[in-house]
Amino acid sequence: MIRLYDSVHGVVRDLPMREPGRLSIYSCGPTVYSLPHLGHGRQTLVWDVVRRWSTFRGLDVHFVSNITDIDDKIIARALDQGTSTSDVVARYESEWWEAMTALGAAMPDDIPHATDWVPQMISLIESFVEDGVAYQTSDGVYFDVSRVTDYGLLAGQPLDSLRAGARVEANDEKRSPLDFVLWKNAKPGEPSWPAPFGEGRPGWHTECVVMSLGLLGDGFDLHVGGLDLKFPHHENERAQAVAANRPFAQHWGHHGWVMVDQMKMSSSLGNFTSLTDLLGRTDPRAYRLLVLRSHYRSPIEVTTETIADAERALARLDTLARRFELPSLAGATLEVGSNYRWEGEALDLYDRVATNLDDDLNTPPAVAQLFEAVGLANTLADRGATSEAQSFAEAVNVLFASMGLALHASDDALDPLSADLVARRDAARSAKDWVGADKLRDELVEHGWVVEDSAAGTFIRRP
RNA sequence: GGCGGCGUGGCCGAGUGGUUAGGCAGGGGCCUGCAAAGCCCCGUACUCCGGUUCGAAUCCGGACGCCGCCUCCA
Repeated sequence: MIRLYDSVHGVVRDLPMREPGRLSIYSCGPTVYSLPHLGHGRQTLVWDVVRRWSTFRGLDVHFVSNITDIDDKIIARALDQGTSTSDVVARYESEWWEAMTALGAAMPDDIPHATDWVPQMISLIESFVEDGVAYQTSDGVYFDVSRVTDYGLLAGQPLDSLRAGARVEANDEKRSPLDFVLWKNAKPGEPSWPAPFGEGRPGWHTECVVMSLGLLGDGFDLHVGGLDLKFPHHENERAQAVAANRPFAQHWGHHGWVMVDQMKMSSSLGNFTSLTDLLGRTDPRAYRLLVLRSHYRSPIEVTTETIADAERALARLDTLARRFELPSLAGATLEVGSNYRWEGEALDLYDRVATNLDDDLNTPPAVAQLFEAVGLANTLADRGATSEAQSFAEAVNVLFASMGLALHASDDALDPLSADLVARRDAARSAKDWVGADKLRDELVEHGWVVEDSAAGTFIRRP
């Protein structure tokens, strides 16, 4: 049974399942107005791993993640760039999926776009207005948080306590500073939809509650996102569901930050590194490994050093893949554990990894177990226990794939020049012309190859 | 002010009342023509101060430091 920390109750508990064997997950997606940053990458990776592991364990996972394609920031960006909001959305949504695909994240089963759900949002808001849960001001429609008795559940604080800490806002038409906008009246020239309460656009909190319930239904299983979404975004989603008398997410999961110089990386601080940049200069799998090596709820520091560290660790795994000629798994494919024959030591390894991953996605010890297994496979092979070593290495490969990490045996194509250098080096070595062989090796290294000799001859690969 | 999290060896990062995390880097050795990769061996850490205990990095209390949420934010 897979257990996960529930942010509302503050305990690790069994993942709920409305229908046994089927797991529904909603992950708050991006507002597409700029390039994704490292934090977005972590979110995608963490929940991709949850999804993959659940699938590996035999669950039928329905994974939904939205695109917020209407928002103040998108409008501002369009004005800024002198283009339309649809151009901004098209560009940054495509950047988003390109980056997420590069990270090895499987595409969500459903990708709702906010602008496709406006009628449903309008009718929800309309019902709130009718019930007196929402009220109109000169700039839009607001939700009255005092109408939800347990408002503050996700924040872990009662309404009064939250109110005490709220900053003073310019808008004095709001009954409480905590009241949040459901519908924003459009200013001239802004994208808008007609509604009984005026031309305008939906508020962010309304988008997610409508799309999650719309696609996953009442009482869906798991709602996830970054810790900063816990309050107020998730609180406000939930408040609307409560006000609408609809059972909402049964379990909440929140992942930790990406830090920069010990400070939270965030759009508002401007201290973020774009994921697109990172992926352009490093192996995306190194970022996944870096994420897997720390617990998903802990903050992680992503620096040139920690990425380089992960790349070197990854090289050890790829070396295993080369040595045992392991197929490259994962990628877009979600592996299913029952498709593999688990027996003997491999089964034992699977059990140990599973025990950790089932326990609140405890990836660090799982990864540690797998690295130990790498060493064991190599040791066994060095001692001539080939078949034991092979099955162990294969188990390692499959278990990394269960977390979406694909091991790559080198399959670098040799250009004619390099192939010639290799042939000449083989000849020099068999003639015991060590000076000539060393010179040819230097040339290969200059061409960017790593050179490895074996009894079978010279083997080259990219670093 | 309210609520929450964190402080581990050179670095990253788990764990937990007594016995190896793991990776990276570093040192020694094996293998190799020399390398690379791999293998073997080595570092002996847990912010500080009290307390509980036969025994605490691990539990309790306190101090210090750092971070986050309460405002858009993964």
